[in-house]
Amino acid sequence: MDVAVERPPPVKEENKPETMEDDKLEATKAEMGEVREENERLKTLLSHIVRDYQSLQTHFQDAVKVKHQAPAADKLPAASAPAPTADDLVSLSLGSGGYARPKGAHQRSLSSSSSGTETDPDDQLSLGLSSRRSTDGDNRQVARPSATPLMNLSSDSSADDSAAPGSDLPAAACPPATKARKSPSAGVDGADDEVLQQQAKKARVSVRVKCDTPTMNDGCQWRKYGQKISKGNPCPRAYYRCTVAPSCPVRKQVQRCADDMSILITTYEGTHSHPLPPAAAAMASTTSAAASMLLAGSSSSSSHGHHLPFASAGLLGPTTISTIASCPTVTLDLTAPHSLMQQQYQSPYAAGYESKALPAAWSSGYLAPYAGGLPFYGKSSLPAMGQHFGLGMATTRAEQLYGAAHSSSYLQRTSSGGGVHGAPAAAPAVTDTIAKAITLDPSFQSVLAAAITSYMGRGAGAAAHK
DNA sequence: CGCATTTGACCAGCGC
DNA sequence: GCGCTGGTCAAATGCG
Repeated sequence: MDVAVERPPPVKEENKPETMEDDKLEATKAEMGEVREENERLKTLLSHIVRDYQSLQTHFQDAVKVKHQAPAADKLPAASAPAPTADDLVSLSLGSGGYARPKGAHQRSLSSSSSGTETDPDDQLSLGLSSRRSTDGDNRQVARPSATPLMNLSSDSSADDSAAPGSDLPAAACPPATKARKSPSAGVDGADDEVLQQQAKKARVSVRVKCDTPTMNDGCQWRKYGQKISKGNPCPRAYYRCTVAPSCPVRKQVQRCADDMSILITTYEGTHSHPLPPAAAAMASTTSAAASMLLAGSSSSSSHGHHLPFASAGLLGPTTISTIASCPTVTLDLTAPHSLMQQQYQSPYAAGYESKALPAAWSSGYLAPYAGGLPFYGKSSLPAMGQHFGLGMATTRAEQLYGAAHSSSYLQRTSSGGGVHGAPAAAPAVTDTIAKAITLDPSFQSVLAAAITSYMGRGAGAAAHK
């Protein structure tokens, strides 16, 4: 979309400013007309996608039902309460969705999102889960620099970023690693604890997302139980526990990147011991796919990153995965263009904390190309839309585009999350931009398709697990 | 009044 | 062995 950036057509006489201006104006008008047309096309496309999504959602929920019917019935009425409705979104909420909202808002949420910032249906955008690719020719024009989402599977062992949202890390983390600590009578079943600990250390999945809200909406309900300032990062790390089921061992850590406050790092650990709401399940499956990949493919890996099969295939964008010792961590980096992936996995994650090394890699590697010349980060328009955008890469792109268009600078927010209000009014242009961002990106749809596939495939595996 | 969040203290693991 | 750091607990506080 290079609106109005093209030079005016060569003018014979250099001393004809008026002619030049007219030409420029004409060009701009023409350009606007094209853009408008494109917007229309995209709107149509988006509606198609929404339709497809709804149909897919139906299938998805059927699958979920099949899988969880029995346990769901008796296990958590509240959690599964959010009976799938049209509004019940399969939100892969890696975007800026967790738009902080005054606590009261949770009443309308799927069930009773307690934490207020976590489950907020109103903030969710229904994503087109269509696996159909956008074949619209014009799509390429926009923001193509590198449209594939970056899926970075790296492994900073100690970093704060692992996410196993649930459900599925195969051998993963069922019991939180720290549990062992609680058993003073370690002698009795010390061996068990050891095993548990090892399992717990198996895999974590972290998701890096551009998100200016305190947390991102992943469809689950969480309760904050702690907060810590970690070394090297001025931003506190928050600890959350899954509250969907009382006994659910899943935890997550949320922290902002030190160098780029707009990047939210969410680390999931553990396996949900309960059926997940569709939204959470989708999220879980996405990350679990990565985790599975990690566990399946990195058994022999060292501390160096390597590409995952699906990464090289372009399914989820360039992907690297690396494991460190006992604590492999999968990092889904949905914040940056993939084309620079390689730079990322070169980054010295091994240091263990991402506060320095990682952001450095990002800022130099990823953001630069995008941000070049643009305001670093346009104020997220998504919350303003009252919708939740999945898979931050879309968000990111939209933000970038929006930022480009509006030149609004990113308002730095602290992790306390107070200042998320005051989002700009949603401009139609933003909608279009976002629609474009989605439809443009084949990988986006691939990711969603992979998530669903993974989830469904897991159904059998999970059953076998028990 | 109940629930969620905050925050200081405690504990365990790890590196030196 | 000691100190540092990360992770969790639980009392205090705030909010609806």
